[in-house]
Amino acid sequence: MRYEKGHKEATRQKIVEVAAAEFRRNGIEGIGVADLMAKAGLTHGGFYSHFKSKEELVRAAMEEAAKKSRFRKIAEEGGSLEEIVRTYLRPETRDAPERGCAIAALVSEIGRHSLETRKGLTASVERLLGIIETRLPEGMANRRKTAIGIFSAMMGALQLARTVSDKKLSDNILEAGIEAALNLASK
Amino acid sequence: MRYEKGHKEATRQKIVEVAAAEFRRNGIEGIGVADLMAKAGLTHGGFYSHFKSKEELVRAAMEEAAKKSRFRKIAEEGGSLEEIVRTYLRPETRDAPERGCAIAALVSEIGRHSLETRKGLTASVERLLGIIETRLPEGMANRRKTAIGIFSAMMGALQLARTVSDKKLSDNILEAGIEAALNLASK
DNA sequence: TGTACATCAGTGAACGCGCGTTCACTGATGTAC
DNA sequence: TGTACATCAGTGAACGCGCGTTCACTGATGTAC
Repeated sequence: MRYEKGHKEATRQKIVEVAAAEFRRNGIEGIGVADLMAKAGLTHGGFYSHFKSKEELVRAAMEEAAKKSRFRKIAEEGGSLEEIVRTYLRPETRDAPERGCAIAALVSEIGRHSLETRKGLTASVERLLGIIETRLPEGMANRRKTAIGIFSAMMGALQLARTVSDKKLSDNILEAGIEAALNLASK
Repeated sequence: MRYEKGHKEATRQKIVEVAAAEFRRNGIEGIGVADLMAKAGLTHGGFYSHFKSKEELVRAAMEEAAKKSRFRKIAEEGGSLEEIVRTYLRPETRDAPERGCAIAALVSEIGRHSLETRKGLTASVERLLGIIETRLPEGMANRRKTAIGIFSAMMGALQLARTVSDKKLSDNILEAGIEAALNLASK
């Protein structure tokens, strides 16, 4: 074989990583297969020996983003809910969607995709809810419900902060999102 | 003139109304100018005598959605915050995005549009924040900040409920969103 | 009152373009003999 | 050890299609004379 063992797998991984970033930055419809391949250092023709469709890449990219998410990383390192919330709603996260939460970036668009793709996103949501839930006070009445409220506020605030045209309002939204999330957690 | 006075204005209005619904249902990229015109009972060629671009229609449709929003209607009728929140997060609202909040439906996509279009969305956000703010207890320390947190939670929950593939989880998200919003309001 | 012309909202063919996808091909290297 | 062939990741031209936009045209009716 003219490529070392594992070469194809490494190429596929590279494509998935590029896609995970580009989809979050530009939206799924906002970046084409040819551009994705070019950013991975390839030409577009080979794409279909790795994936049976762009949609399949979307699912792989969602998984990749979930696996590499800072959310998950902080959780694995035993970080507190406050750390998670503050990282999620930092200006740096707002300004670099390609490295931020894939759910926040793609939830609307994926709402119009196939059931299978929506299942992928749902799995990510469940995972995040679990992480939040375990960080809530043990005595709390309905931790799952609270976790959902917290994540909704975080995600909503991140999206609003990204789109609003007024810088000051955007900063205020980040702060308000942090406060709301922590508020709900300590109810 | 072969059309009665005001005919062109009425046609334009019809196009804007169709667009306001279709953009919310399918996303802006998800519905083309020709399909929009067909749904308004016209052919696509006349589009550019009403709007200078699809982008201009996007702005008009955002305004239209804001003007006709149930949110605003409830507010004008003196409805309480609880009424607003419960209407916003009803299953019927989740299942009919074409009549629901345009901000929730389009915030991500508009984040990648021109500054002018983002300004239009920002104006809608400011309006909704004002409505929420005036319904918060007078003694509350930072009403605007609280209003932002409430709206973030509402919007985030609506989007999640729309995309998640599990019906039960979706219903739970709506409930959790309501609870979180009301919780923040009474802090 | 009747006729020629002006108006202009709407029509539909056509434009260039980018998209997702297909496919015959390339060429470097491993394997068979 | 040397040569012919098989393998297969990646290439790039080509496909049909739908998009936003342009434009010459239509045809119903108002206006001028």
